[in-house]
Amino acid sequence: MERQTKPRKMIIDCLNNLHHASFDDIFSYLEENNESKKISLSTFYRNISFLEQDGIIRKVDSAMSEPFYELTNMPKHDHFICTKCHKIVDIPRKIKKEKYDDYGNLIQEISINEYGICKDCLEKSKV
Amino acid sequence: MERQTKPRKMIIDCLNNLHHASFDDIFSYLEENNESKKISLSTFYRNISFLEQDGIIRKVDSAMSEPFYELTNMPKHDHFICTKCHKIVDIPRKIKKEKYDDYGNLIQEISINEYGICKDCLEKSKV
DNA sequence: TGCTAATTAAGAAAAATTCTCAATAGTAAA
DNA sequence: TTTACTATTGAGAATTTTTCTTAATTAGCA
Repeated sequence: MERQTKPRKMIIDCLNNLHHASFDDIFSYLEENNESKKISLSTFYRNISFLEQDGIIRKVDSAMSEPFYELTNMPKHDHFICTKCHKIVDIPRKIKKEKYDDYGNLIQEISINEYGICKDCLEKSKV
Repeated sequence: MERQTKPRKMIIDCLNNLHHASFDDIFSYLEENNESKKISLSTFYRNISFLEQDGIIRKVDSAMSEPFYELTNMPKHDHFICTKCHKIVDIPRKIKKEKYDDYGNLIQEISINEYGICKDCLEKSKV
C-alpha cells in the first residue's frame, strides 16, 4: 500500500508550485521547505521512481535542456523550452493525433518539444 | 585540430550502418569490429562528446526508451519508436514549422517522438 | 492508543562518468 | 618517405551518480 509520507507529499507539492522542475530543482525545494529533519538522497531517488512508476509524475526528456518532471494530471500538452532563460511553457496540442501513420505504424503517444526564444526574452532583447 | 582517429571513424562507421544506436550499442560495435587492440571506455566517452559538440552526431532523448545517437547529416525528420521491438524509424517531417507560436514565442527547433506499435509487430500479432 | 508493515535516514556498495598522464599515432612540413 | 610536433589514446585512479542495506521511524488502521 502506498503511504502518504512527507517526502512524497513534498515532491507533489513542489511540482504543483513549479509545474516543471528538474531532479535537482525538486531536491532543493525539499531541502528548503522542510523545517525539521533533512531528507535523505536515497529516499528522494526512491520516491521519484515510485511516483513515476505509479504514473503520478512524468519525466520529460529534452535534447537541449536537462530532463524535467511534471505532474501527469493535466491535459495533454507539448512543451516550449526557451534556450535563453530556460523557461518551460506548456503548449496545448494543436495537431490532431492520427491512429496510423503513412507507413502503417500504430501511433499511441506523441511527444513534442519546441525550442526557441520565449516572448519575454524577445521583448527584453528588443530594447 | 580534429584528427581522424580510429575510434572516431568507427563511431561514425557504426552510425552509418545502424542509423540509430544507443551508447552501449555503439560501444559493442566498436568492440566487435576492431581486430587489433580494444578501445578504452574513457576514450569512447571522450569521443562521443567530441562528435556531439562538433555537431557530427546527435543524441536523441526518448521518454520511453534509452537515448540513442544518429548522424546529423541527414534531412530533418522525426522518430517513430516501437514500444514492442524497440525499432526506431525515421519519419519525414510533415508539419510545416511556423516562425512564431500563438503566444509570441520564436520557434527555432522542434523535436517530435512518436511511440506505438510498428507495422511489422502489428502484422506479427495479427496471426 | 497501540500494532504492524511500509518507509525513512544514513551510509555502504555499485555503477557511471570524468580525469590524469605516459605512450602512441595522425598530420604537416622537410 | 622521414621527421617532428602535438592531439589523442589506453589504463586505471578519482569523482560523481545511483542503488542497496538495515536499524529506527512513522502512517494508517483496528
